[in-house]
Amino acid sequence: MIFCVEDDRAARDLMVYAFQAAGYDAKGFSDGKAFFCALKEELPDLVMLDIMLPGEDGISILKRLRSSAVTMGIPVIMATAKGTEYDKVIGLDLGADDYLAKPFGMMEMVSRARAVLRRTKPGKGSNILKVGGLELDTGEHTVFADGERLDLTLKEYELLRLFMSSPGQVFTRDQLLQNVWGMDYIGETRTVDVHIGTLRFKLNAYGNCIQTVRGVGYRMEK
Amino acid sequence: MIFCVEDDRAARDLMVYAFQAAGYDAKGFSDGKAFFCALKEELPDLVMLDIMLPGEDGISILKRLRSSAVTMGIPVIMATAKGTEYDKVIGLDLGADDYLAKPFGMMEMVSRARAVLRRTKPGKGSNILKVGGLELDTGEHTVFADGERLDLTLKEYELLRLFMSSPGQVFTRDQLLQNVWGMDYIGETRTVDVHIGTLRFKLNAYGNCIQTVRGVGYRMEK
DNA sequence: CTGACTTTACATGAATTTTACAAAAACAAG
DNA sequence: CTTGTTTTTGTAAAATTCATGTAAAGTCAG
Repeated sequence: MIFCVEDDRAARDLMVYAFQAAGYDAKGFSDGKAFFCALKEELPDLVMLDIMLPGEDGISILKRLRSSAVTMGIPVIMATAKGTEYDKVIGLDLGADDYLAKPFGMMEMVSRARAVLRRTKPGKGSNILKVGGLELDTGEHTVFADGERLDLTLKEYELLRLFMSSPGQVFTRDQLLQNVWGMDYIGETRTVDVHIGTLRFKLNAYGNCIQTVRGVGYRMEK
Repeated sequence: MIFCVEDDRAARDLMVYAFQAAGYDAKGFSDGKAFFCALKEELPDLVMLDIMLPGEDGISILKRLRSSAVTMGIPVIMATAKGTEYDKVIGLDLGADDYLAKPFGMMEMVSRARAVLRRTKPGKGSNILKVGGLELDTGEHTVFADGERLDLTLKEYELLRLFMSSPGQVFTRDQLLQNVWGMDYIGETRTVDVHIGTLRFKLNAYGNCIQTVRGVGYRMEK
């Protein structure tokens, strides 16, 4: 599924049509509000994002996407009328996967999208993370440990997903809060520890794969 | 390039030096005026911003940075005296990327900066230090000596990281305290010696790579 | 009501700091 | 070159502080 965020109705319809013709599912949104609303229902494989938008602009939307663990991994292609270098730099800095300068042809757009999808989703649409005997399917929202299905709560699932997306990397509690909870917690909270605890408990048949790095945070064994 | 905005001269120099030792270009500025002046010439990859500043304060500077398209995407780490939670809230609301409570060690500062850079500018956050057969990964918080994993405590790890970031360089005990423990460590103790001792013990299979320079301090063999 | 999430409180064990003394090096004087 | 003295460093062990795991109670949304 590809989401297209573009305020101009004609352009938006054209894009959606072009993607559908190329065999992709696609939906169009006229602004950030509608887009984030739809995001709650379904996570797309790719987002086409116009920089110039009424209300919240594309840069801001991209930032919000990148700041939440759930949407962090979604590839984004930025599109803008302004050929200025600055927008390009900012977009790519924030983690846009590619950049299209208007006016662009539909063929070029589809081929760029295909390239990004090929890079980020080898196996076409299979978004399965594997670390050791752990397998997490982001499409199905399921987790298997040595083939056995685990029943995780949302926070546990997202924690695990974050860990599995960067095995070996240490995450501080602040980073975990920022990525999984999405907010900037003030003061101290043991919430993270508790969830790590329950996650470990459910994983305990599988093994001790979430390590604590004393004084720093937690890490998943590579 | 990293810009450090900090009014205290000693602290500022220390920060700039620490970044340079870690392989980053860095420049220091004592107030908002000098900082914005330099911004016209060059856009940094990261800004370290003290909240308490003479003239325009850090919050206001951050606001100005975020309000211009050119500087909007520059990541910012705020630094402030401990306990002023209110500032933290405001800073994070305005889009600071991270937050450091004074007093903080230079090692921690560099590692936070690296984390932010890794997130915003992949490629700028290369994070593996190698000296001889020693290998230290700052992202994973792991150390290998001749391929064998070492289990270090936080202080041992940060000491080693400091040494490895400037092999051959002699550090006085004061410098070690300043860098690893924090800017204003109070009282003189033998703490450093003890930690050097335990670090040496854990490294002893690898070799005597941390030498004492009698009357001065310690140094890592190049 | 139920399940998920958060907060609180406390036990535990690890990390860190302090202390004390031994060992090593530097130094001074004969 | 000795010898004794002083300074500096190494380190074992005790004392202290701190971070974490976790049970249990509280909160909240559906």
